[in-house]
Amino acid sequence: MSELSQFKAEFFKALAHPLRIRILDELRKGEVSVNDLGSRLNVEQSNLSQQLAVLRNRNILAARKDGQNVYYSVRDPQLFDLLDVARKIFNNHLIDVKDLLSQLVVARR
Amino acid sequence: MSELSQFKAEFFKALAHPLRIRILDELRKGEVSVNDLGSRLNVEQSNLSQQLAVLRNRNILAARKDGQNVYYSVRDPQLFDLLDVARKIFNNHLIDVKDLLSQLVVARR
DNA sequence: CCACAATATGAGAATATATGAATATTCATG
DNA sequence: CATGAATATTCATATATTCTCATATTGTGG
Repeated sequence: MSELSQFKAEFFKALAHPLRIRILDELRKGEVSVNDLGSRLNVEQSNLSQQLAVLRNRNILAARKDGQNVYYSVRDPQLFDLLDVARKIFNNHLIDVKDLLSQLVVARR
Repeated sequence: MSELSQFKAEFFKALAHPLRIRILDELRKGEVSVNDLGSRLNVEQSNLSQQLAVLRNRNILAARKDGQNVYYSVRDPQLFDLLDVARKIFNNHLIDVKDLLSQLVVARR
């Protein structure tokens, strides 16, 4: 089915942004307020708010309002598994690149 | 580190496209030629070639040339684990949405 | 060498995304 | 209720992606 791949792509698109990745990494420890996030990540307030909205709209984050604060958390902890697998793949890549570089160095002698 | 999140985002960006997802799903069975992919996925040749290039440039796919054919394969099988985890998360989402919908239906009575 | 098949690349229009600045909304408190 | 803090939204602009059409490249067989 082609719609499914469309949905999957949307999901990955939500993750395809440096700030959004950093947000998710911060949320590994649990719920965090927007304010906290802002000071930890040191980004423009509106930018943060918009990237949070992207993740919220894709149902990746849950928002809980308490007073004037809004606390965000990751809906499905399996997301962290996903990020971990991604990290592994990523590390393999880096090793590949290192191998490639050392081969180049050898070849140049 | 902020560069790492940049790299991760690039990685997810590579996956954030319906056709590229379909390509990867086709490659679960193993190496496939561009020609085969084209007929299986039923897309424009140049479009396919460009999306293959995206995955190749991100080191996600390997290309092997044999005669006039080029055979593509997934470099790291862990990528399929990643797609599987994504599918699980995705299914949970759908359940969430279903729950939400049924609640709305109940609430409307 | 020619013609053809398989694949890649480039240019350009259409669309989408990112981001900062300004503004709006919501809530708590004096 | 006026003010201020926390968050969201809107808007304009810059940049990036996608896709199609045209063209290039590379290998094969006659």
